[in-house]
Amino acid sequence: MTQRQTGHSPAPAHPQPSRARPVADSARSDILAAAAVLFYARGFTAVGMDDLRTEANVSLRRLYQLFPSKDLLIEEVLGIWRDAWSSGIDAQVQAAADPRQRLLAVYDFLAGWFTSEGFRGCAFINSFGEVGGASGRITTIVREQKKHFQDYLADLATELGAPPGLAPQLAILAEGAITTAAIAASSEPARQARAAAEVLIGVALSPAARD
Amino acid sequence: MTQRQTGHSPAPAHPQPSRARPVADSARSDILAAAAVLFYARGFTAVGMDDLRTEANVSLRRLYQLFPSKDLLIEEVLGIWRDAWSSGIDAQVQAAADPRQRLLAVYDFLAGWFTSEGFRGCAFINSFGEVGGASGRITTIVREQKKHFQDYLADLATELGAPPGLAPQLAILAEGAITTAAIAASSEPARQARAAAEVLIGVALSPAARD
DNA sequence: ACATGATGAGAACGAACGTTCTCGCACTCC
DNA sequence: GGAGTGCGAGAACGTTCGTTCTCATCATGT
Repeated sequence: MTQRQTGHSPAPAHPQPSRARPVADSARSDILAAAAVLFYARGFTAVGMDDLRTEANVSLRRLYQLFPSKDLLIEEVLGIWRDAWSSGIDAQVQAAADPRQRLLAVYDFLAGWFTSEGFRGCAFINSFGEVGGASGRITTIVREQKKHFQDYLADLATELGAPPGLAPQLAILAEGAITTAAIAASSEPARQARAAAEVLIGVALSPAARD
Repeated sequence: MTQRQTGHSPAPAHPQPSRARPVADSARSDILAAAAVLFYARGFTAVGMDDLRTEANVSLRRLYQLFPSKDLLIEEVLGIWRDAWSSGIDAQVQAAADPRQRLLAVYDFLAGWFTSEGFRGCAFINSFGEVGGASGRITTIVREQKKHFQDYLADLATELGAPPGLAPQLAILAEGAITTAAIAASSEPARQARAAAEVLIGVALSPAARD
């Protein structure tokens, strides 16, 4: 694609506000950013391509040029959500001092997320609920994301020297906290899940309680 | 512009003639049964009124006569799901011997549900994910249902003499198990959640023991 | 038996949506 | 300067879907 920079804008008669066009690539990220926000807030089907055009300030032509179909756009948005989740949680986890604190930092991250503006639960769970089995493509991506999270917790648990049964339980706690917080519109589940995680970790590390 | 179709004719103030015709009132339960199944399997938006007509073997006219709009039908289906959940879980819980076993029976119920044909996660969570904040009506019903489940667990926990902090943790475990099982298409989360619940219950009943 | 009113089958309507097309305009290259 | 190209704005198209309407049919009451 040819890049264009308007070196000198001769200030036309401008019947309409023909603003200086930004670099072509910014449209792509604008669209993705708008889609990530709108899809999360209202779901895939409730957001039309027209809404995205309006929110991202691009023409429909350009939108379809960059994303030939809504499905493709949805898939890219799922990737954005995955990256945002990974980097967000990892930042909080890596800031913790020891393996135990790193595991618990997961629930501290959740607590902050739950109180953030526009929190509406896990985007992947919502996506799964929305498309159900209609889109095997989306289902696969959601499944991979959850698998990735479980592996992530498993690594943290291994780092702590915990038996392999712990990580799935901690993952279940996290998932349950997310959906409970979303539906109840409360951040309390994060603290409750954290407290439960502390108990499970403590018991898992105590030799007497080994199974 | 006939706005009302419940014409109160002079004569026929009596119930439906259920003799010569194929039982007239069964249409209502047929529709609800079909809607409960189809909505759960594919979501609200993916199931059209035409699909319901076909599946329930009624005419469109009759369908709209019994349920003036899709939204009203959806609300009734949510009620059906609520009753099915309540009676299903309560049957398994009441079959247990003591309070502790009754709490754990919740996760046994989940294990059976997860392996049942067509399991696709919690219908309420899926509904919440699908309509998001679009329908405050549905959101309210989902919230009430989850609140009801938490209260149910709280009663069971009280019966056991456990501190009030236990029930929310057990609820989070159950919610997490449901979504994890749905996405991973596995019943393993039920057993993992049960094991975690056993630990949490044990610790909750011996407050001084741990830590 | 006829009028009445309810019913089933399905056409029709109106809105929404994903996608494509048209057109005029600005800019570039020869 | 003129042909070509990429773009924005938005109309247009085809489909889907919720909802209503038409019409022929049929059971029933008098």
